[in-house]
Amino acid sequence: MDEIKQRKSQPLLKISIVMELTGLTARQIRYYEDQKLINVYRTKGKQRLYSLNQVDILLIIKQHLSDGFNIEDIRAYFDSQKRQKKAVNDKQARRLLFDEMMNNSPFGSSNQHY
DNA sequence: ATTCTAACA
DNA sequence: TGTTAGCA
Repeated sequence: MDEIKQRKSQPLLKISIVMELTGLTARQIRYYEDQKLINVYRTKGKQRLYSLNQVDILLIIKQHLSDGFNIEDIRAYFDSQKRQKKAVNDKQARRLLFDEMMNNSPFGSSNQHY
């Protein structure tokens, strides 16, 4: 994973900041966590810390709810989205393996140091 | 001062 | 979902 994705998924923001960023109440933010829409990092003192990616997710949840969807709908939506990403990753993995077998990997075969 | 859990006039 | 009590 590249540095940018790593940083965007870094748990840094306490709930008060997330409240301002999303316009949601602390009650709502914790409730969506309870409903398994997000899994939140906890410090040793049990304090919640959110990543920038999770702020995005919360904004999406907020929008979908205002669009008339319920918690179950959104959970199913995220699940299917997760499946699709996994399918894409598997497809890319198969292609990478295939390329290597055909001695055609993106790393090239002409400059191998052995 | 801020966050957390649990519970409900 | 709001709100509040009692704790960390």
